[in-house]
Amino acid sequence: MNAPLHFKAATLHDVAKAAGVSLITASRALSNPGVVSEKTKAKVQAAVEATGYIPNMLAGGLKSKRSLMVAGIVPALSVSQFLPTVQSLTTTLAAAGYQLLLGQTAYDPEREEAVLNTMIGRQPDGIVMTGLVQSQRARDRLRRSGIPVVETWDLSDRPIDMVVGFSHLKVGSAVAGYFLSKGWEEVGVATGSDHRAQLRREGFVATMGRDIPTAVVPAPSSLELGRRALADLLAKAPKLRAVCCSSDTLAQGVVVEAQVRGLRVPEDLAVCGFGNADFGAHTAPSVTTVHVDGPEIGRLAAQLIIDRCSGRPGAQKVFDLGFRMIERQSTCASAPA
Amino acid sequence: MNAPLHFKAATLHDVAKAAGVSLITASRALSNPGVVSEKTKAKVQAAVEATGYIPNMLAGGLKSKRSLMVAGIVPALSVSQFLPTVQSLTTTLAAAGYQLLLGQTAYDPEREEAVLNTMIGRQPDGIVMTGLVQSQRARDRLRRSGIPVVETWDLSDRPIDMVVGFSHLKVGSAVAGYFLSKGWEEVGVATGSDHRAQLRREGFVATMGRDIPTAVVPAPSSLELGRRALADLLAKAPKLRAVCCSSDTLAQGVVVEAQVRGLRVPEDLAVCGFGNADFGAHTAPSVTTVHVDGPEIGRLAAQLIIDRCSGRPGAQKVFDLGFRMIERQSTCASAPA
DNA sequence: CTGTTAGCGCATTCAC
DNA sequence: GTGAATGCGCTAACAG
Repeated sequence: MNAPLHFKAATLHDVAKAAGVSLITASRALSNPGVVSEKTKAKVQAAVEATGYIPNMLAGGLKSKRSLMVAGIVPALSVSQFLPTVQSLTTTLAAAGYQLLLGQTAYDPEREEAVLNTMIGRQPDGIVMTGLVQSQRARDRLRRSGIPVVETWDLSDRPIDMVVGFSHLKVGSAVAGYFLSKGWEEVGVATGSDHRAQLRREGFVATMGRDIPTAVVPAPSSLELGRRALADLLAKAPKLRAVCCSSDTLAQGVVVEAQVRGLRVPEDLAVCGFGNADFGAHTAPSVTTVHVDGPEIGRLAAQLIIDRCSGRPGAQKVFDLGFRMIERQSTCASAPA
Repeated sequence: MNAPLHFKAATLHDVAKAAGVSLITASRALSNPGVVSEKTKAKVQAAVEATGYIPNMLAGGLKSKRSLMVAGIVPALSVSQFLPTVQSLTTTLAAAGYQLLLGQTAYDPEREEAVLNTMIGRQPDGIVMTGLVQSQRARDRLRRSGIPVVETWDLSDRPIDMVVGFSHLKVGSAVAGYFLSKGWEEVGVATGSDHRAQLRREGFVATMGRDIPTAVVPAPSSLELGRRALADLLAKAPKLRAVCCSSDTLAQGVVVEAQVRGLRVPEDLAVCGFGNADFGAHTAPSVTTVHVDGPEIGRLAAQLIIDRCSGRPGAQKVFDLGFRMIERQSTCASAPA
């Protein structure tokens, strides 16, 4: 005796009637089982099976003020750097009963503001941003909304609410320190146009202590853009000895272009990426990079929101997860693959 | 005169009061402006600004039965093959006022069923699956729910509702036809373990007309797995002349492993991928592949749901978007990059 | 342990 | 054009 083809979905009312209990008892049997007798619970369970009942979480959320949804906002899904973060964010949230509402900003502050407004209207229990929120109006509005917000992949003294990330300036500086230790003179930067990549470049240039030839390519980066960036850099600096790239994808493109031009990597040209993408350890040569724990960023962001929603305090607002350089063959012939 | 820090968000009731109109007039001024006088609209607009009102879409959806949310379900976000589809899906939906609820199944039919049940509870106006829904119970439940469902990246005579994709069997067959035309005798397959990749392998083997050495790697694929797959295949078939891969990522790994072993691609070993990933045209050698219009799949899926929600008929249920082979250097030394 | 009462914030009837 | 009632499906309060 199946439900009719889709006249109307069963409601909790139908379940209660079928089980011979009151509406609220049925509700409790499902969402707060500890407080209902075993016998009643069994009756309700049977009624749920019989009716094919699926709770309407929108209705529940309206009253309880908990939507069990979290908004996750990225520049674009194609920015593979953020994928492990979004993946672990989604997984961690799902394990706690939350679903992710996805938004894309296309690196555009206006779209960002629009997306955030739409999201707020859906009453998410939390918002996770990749990057810091650009628009001041959006920051104010978020702060006043009272919704827990986690900004990620960056740091700030004055986050909207919480922030989980690392210092891009320090990343750039660390790579520059590494380049200096190698004694490379003629160096260049291949970088995406986005804010965080530019910050890394600033850190790099500051530590190098002088102006550095730079090729800027539009975000998101790609292998093709990496190839173009190297062509661009070689035109500016024919004796180029080493390149600092704002992503492993870009670095891979630089390596390919170098090889096509007959340059040996790392003997003629050293290349460093960023992000520790999974492929970087397995290319030939393998690519030196800066490791950032993307999955942990997502997991922690999710946990912070889950904790906040559970009423736990959470004193700490700023979480610096740091980074570390991974030396591979693209800067050091004797490095392990 | 800002709203208090977050005592309570403004409701439509507050807006109506501030504007000196009734609740329903305020509602209409926002959601059905054509039917309200200009003067009233202006007053309501001003009140919206003053109160910082953001509509609660959960509440609206409860009554109107339209949540303006669409569930999008992928095996895992890290399967880069689906990214362009999810991206265009999200963008197309957003342009029509819909948001995407993201779910991940990890290629596990049980998780798939669980995810679908959760999603149905959120009353989405549509559900977009990558792949066909495996579990028969989930299929029945979805059909009865009356929610528009689009299965994608595959074809079926009996979709739950609608399907947008192409024939994986035919893809495999087309690649086999190409290999046969080249006269390659010793060929192998490197394939992911997922259902659709296996279908392509079946098509390939059927057209080759004999058993083919195969290396199966767990989905999702990676460059590293591609390298391992070639090692595996060469152990089975030392005279291997050509490899058919279930993704461009795998193909890239096969190329790298071949080069490391001193095999020239394509002279000693030809390699074909699948998916036309953006990097494949820019590696050295560039990678022959099968192009599938991922963004169009997402766009069409979104459009079908939007149309259905707007009450338009939509007679066609099955959309075969086809595919085409792109010959590049990894199978043909004289091919363009 | 169970039930009754009252809404959550909005949009769909109807009236005027 | 505008407004007053009613209820979407569910759960927080309180009662018993």
